[in-house]
Amino acid sequence: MNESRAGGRGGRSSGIAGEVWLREPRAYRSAPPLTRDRIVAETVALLDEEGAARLTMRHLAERLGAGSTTLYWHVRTKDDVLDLALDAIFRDVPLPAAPGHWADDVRGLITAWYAVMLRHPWAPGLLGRPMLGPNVLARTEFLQATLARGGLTGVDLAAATHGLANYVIGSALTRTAGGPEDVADQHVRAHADEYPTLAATGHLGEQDWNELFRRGLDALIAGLTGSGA
Amino acid sequence: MNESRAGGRGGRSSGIAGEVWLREPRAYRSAPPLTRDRIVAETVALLDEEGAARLTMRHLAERLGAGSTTLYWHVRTKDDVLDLALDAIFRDVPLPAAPGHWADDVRGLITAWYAVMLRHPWAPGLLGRPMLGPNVLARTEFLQATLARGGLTGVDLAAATHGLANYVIGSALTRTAGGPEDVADQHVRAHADEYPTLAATGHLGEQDWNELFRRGLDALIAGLTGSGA
DNA sequence: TCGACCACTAGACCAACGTTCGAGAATAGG
DNA sequence: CCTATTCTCGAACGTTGGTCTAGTGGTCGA
Repeated sequence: MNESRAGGRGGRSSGIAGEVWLREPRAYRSAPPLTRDRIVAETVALLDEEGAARLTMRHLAERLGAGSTTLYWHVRTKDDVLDLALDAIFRDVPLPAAPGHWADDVRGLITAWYAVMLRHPWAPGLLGRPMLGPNVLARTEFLQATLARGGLTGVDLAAATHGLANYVIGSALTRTAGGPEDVADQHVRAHADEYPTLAATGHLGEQDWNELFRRGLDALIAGLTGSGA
Repeated sequence: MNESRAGGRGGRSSGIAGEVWLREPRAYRSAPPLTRDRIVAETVALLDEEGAARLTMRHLAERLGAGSTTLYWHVRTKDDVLDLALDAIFRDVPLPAAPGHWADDVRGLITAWYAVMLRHPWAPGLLGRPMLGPNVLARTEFLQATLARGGLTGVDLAAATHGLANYVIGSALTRTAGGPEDVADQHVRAHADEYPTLAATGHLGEQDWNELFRRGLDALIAGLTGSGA
């Protein structure tokens, strides 16, 4: 504040034209100032790159070039950050602008939903809290509307919506649980005498998992919409 | 063991007969000594009564009448405690001694599985880690064996096992997520203009939820085992 | 031109947590 | 009676989420 007239002689800054150039146009320590959007984007990036365990408010702030306390001006708690990040990734689940056959739209939505969670393996583990974000809700609304378009109403409709949503969530959760290499595999095979049937199932590759997911999904859609019975 | 000869005369402690009575028979600060089983049982009780947020090693130790650090002799980390507690509750899912019709057995197992998780609402939120406990594995083995008994093999069998397991997990998770009162309900209804289809679904009671769960389950079983197509 | 206010930031600080360390008591074996 | 092992615990460390205090520069109305 004092700098502006430090070298000045007469009026205000008019005398010393160069003064402006000595000052940074905006003294932000890095990039643009903090916004909720930047925080959310950086949170997702951090979780993707370093995993959920490394998400601390300090570390997140550091990546944003800000002090840790600054975050609390934009966000109330760490849980807020988690909720925002979780909802944000579902923007990547496309809502078809031109709806096709309702069954195809349902299948496409659920599959994309599944894919997004596999792309962000930290997401399913955060599912213990209510999902009330606008992105999630919009997709759920689309799902239910599409099922209604298929002719479902009342309890049938509710059962289909929840059944499908629960199925994706469970599938993504069990898929991302456990380490990168399948520890479960080895463990089961090591106790093959106690779990003969489980051990008999060979090792599953990524391709296989997707196939299993697809089969369950088809079975659910068929059974819930009556198109298969 | 020493008490049996305390009153005796010969032997060693004969001289000071009363000495035994001055000493506690066993100087445990409370109840029997710590065992892994006691820890697990108390953990489940704590989680049931006070919720996951109040599970700290100190608090758990306090309830056990032990020092907090003592726990670490019986258990390596807090995650160990969580894993043990999670697996322990699945002992309550009965494995029928005399198997009936395979489809009934499957339905019964999954339903009991679901019920147990609702009885311990903290459980689904802990599902982000691999479930390799003996109780869970035994039930999964039984599930797959029963499906095999129904005639399924190969990919069909794997798809059915995982599909059903994922469905229960997802259903329990979404059911226990969110507060005691349905905050989601109010939220959706407050934005009824954006989520018309969702808002149109009235409030669901516990009865309704179970009905929805049953419908999805039946649809899955029918679709996955081919008994409905 | 001034001063009140708003948006935004940093540093020191707090209580609570999971976990480690090392010293010690209790018990079992010889 | 001694010794090794099993078990227990208080003290303390480092880290975490979160708050308090004290500012910064810019904007706007008077």
